Formats: sequence, C-alpha cells, structure tokens
Amino acid sequence: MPELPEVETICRSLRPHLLGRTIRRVRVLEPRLRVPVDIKELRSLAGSRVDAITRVAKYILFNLTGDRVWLFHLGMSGKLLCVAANTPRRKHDHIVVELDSGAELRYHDPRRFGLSLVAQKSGLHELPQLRHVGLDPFDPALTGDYLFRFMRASARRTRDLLLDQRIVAGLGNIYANEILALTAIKPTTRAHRLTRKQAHAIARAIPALLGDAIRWCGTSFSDYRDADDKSGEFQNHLRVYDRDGERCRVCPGVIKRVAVGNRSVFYCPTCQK
DNA sequence: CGGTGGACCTGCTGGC
DNA sequence: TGCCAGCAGGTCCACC
Repeated sequence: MPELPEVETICRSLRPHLLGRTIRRVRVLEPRLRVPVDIKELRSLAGSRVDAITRVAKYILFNLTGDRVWLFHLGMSGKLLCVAANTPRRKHDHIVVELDSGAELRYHDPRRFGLSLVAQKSGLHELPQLRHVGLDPFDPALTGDYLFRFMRASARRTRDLLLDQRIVAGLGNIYANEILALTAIKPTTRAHRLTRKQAHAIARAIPALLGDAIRWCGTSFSDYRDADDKSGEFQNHLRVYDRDGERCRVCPGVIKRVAVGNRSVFYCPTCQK
C-alpha cells in the first residue's frame, strides 16, 4: 500500500500521539506477519518511552529509551492507527500498544505482508531489511549521474529499475509510473536506452513529485490512512496511475494500462516515448 | 550474473 | 442475487 509519501505522512501524524509517551503494554494478537513477530521481544518494550519517530525508506522507526528501535514496514495493507482505548477492536488488528496517555496504537494489516521487529540502535543498518537500502529520494546525492550509472548497466524496464529499493528507496508502483509520466518516458523503455539527460530529468522529478505528494498527505485509493484515519488527497493529482481510459492531462491522448510483470504500468502513449 | 514471474495474504470489484 | 476471476500501494526467492 504505502510508498514513501504515505509512510512520511504516517510518521508525521504519529508524532503528536507518541513522542514522549511511555509504552504500558504491548499485546500481539496475530504474530504471523511477513516475518513472524517475536512476541516476547515486543512485550519487553513495556516501560520504554518513544523519543523519536523516523523513516528510513518505507520503514517506520520508533527510537526508544535504552538502545532499542522498534521498526515497522506496512507492506501493502498495513496501518498504524492511534485510537482511544475503548475503540472496538477490528478484525486484522494484530498488535495493540497501550500508552500512558490512555490511548492505543494499533497495527492493522489484512494481508499481513507487513513487518514489525525490534533492533539495537547500533546494529540497525546491519539488519537484512536495511542493509541494502539505496538513496533516499531527498538525498542530494541522488543526481542524474548517480542514476545514469545504474541505467546504462541495466536492460530492465525503467519502471522496474525505479522500483528497485537498492537504487532509490521509497518509490512504489504509483510514484514510479508518475515520475515517468512527468519526464515523458514510456515505463517499458529499457533503462540502458535512456540518455544522460533523461536520467537527470528523472533525478529532478523524484524529489519534486514526492514532495508534492507529501504536501497532499499521500495517495488514498481504498485503504491508505494516516494515524488519525485521515485520507490523503494526491489521488486527485495523479497524471496516469489508475487513470486508464481517461484523458491525458496535457494532450488529447487517452491513458493506457498494460500488465508488465505482475503489476500494471500506466502511461500516455502520445506523451511518453 | 541479471531479469522475470510467482508466492505470500485478504478483500474488493466487475463481469457473467 | 451469487459466484468467480482478476486485481491491489511490497518484498523476497526460485528459476532461466
């Protein structure tokens, strides 16, 4: 579900509820996530205080007192919701965190593709999940030259290269398609066919587009919500994603959808070559 | 080695 | 109305 703008929005909405709060109790109702949850380890977080909430790629990190970090990845359908303790539990609420404020944080995830684990702060970047993460989209080191080095060495379709978290960490299918619409590149063009100039255009488009998406609090189709259960608005500003059959926003063309791999690409056949 | 396709899950939608 | 196929924002792994 969530790509970087949604994860960033969720982090921002969590902070007012969690910063400075102490965890009273952690209850694991369903440990079978993508990686089985270590129930004992989560329970042992009782008594810890949340000192900071940060984001690495699409991972959400709670920095706790002591040397520990509580890490979440939301997969396709995960949500972190802050609710009053008397809010009825729902199906697929897998982890419940009781806070000293009286409120609760709940991890909800119908498809259970998400991840929740505890790490030592010092060993964070040795985690298998974080060891190979590429540049953050807002890192100034993300330049056209940086991208071009990967592109010229790869015969993959450009959309797939943008989804590779080892190169740029944070894009998913929506924003990969949108970036290619913004730069007038067809998503199925093989990466090594692109020019250095196009690589520079993509490098500029990535932070620009994601910045916009964050300002609109992310993209909500059906189920993405922030910690206050609020929807994003960026779905109203998408150029191509989920708009097949509709008019291109810049030319008279009609947006096309094609299954590539197991996921759809969307593009304007007139604008994107 | 790089690239592709399937697996992991549940829920929703659209076509018949 | 009901059923079933297909699809969904992510990641990982087996296979060629």
